[in-house]
Amino acid sequence: MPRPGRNTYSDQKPPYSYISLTAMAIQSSPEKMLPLSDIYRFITERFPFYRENAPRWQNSLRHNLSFNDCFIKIPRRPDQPGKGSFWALHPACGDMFENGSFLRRRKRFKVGGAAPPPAAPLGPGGPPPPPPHYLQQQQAKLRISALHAAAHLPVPVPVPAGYGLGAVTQPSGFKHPFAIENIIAREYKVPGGLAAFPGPGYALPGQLGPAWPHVYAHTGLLEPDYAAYGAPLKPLCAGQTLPAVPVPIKPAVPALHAPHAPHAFLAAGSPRPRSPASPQTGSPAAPGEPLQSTVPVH
DNA sequence: CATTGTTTATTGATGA
DNA sequence: TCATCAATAAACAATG
Repeated sequence: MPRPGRNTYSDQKPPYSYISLTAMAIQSSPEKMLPLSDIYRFITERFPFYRENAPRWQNSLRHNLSFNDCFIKIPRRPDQPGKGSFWALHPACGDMFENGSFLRRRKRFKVGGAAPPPAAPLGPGGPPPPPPHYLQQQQAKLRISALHAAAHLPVPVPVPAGYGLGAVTQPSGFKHPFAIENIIAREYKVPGGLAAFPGPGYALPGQLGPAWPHVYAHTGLLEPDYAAYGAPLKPLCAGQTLPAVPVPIKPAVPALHAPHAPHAFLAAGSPRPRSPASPQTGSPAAPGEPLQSTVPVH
């Protein structure tokens, strides 16, 4: 309809949710992790649409980072000064968008899916004291595992089930669903094919494009034409190495149930929403989740 | 003080 | 129609 011409995204909102945009940015970085500011930059450089109303969408994006378990925070190391942490994709976040639509996931990714932690009862009288050095040790391993996962390598280290990250270990040749290879390889199963993309502006060459043209552009897999989607990239986070340790956003996730259940929290029959769903479901807080106040005042 | 991060609430869209 | 997901707003804490 509006026929955007070459400037495809200039006036239209890209067919990606903040989650996919963020995942895109993270995946595009060599280290598979980015500070918030670089995520902003990635998006604004590629999608002119987001060069406006920055406070608005950035607030939304930060909300998504915190709210969604598919993003994990990775603290900076002392030798990497700066504000804020790095953000990475939870290695087990799976094919969040395997339905082909980057606007709406099949299901929200949640860590600690199935069982609430009866094993770790909040002691009568004391909140669970987080063991500091234990964390450091485990995080060292988790870092390795996360990095391996992020690098599409099998994880050689037996990772304890703590934080659920243990379950990320992919036995053979795990490729992160957001990896470029994956996006390319996977047959894009969108009902209706390209029709799912609004307007000719989103037309993409052959079967390559439908997923993330901008990422492709970055990798040089696409024609330079696609520079039209955004400005040329410059290396984000150049020269970063092993920033730090993956840290679950919600440390409230207690030691998991079955140490041998690789998919325990991945596909566990019950998605166990952190609180059955979003607040609007009106469901009371999940057990163990401190709710600010049970006063349903409205 | 600005940025970053967390949380709650509301609303609209979408899928089953 | 209902349940869930996503976008948005807003308040607030933490941090450099």
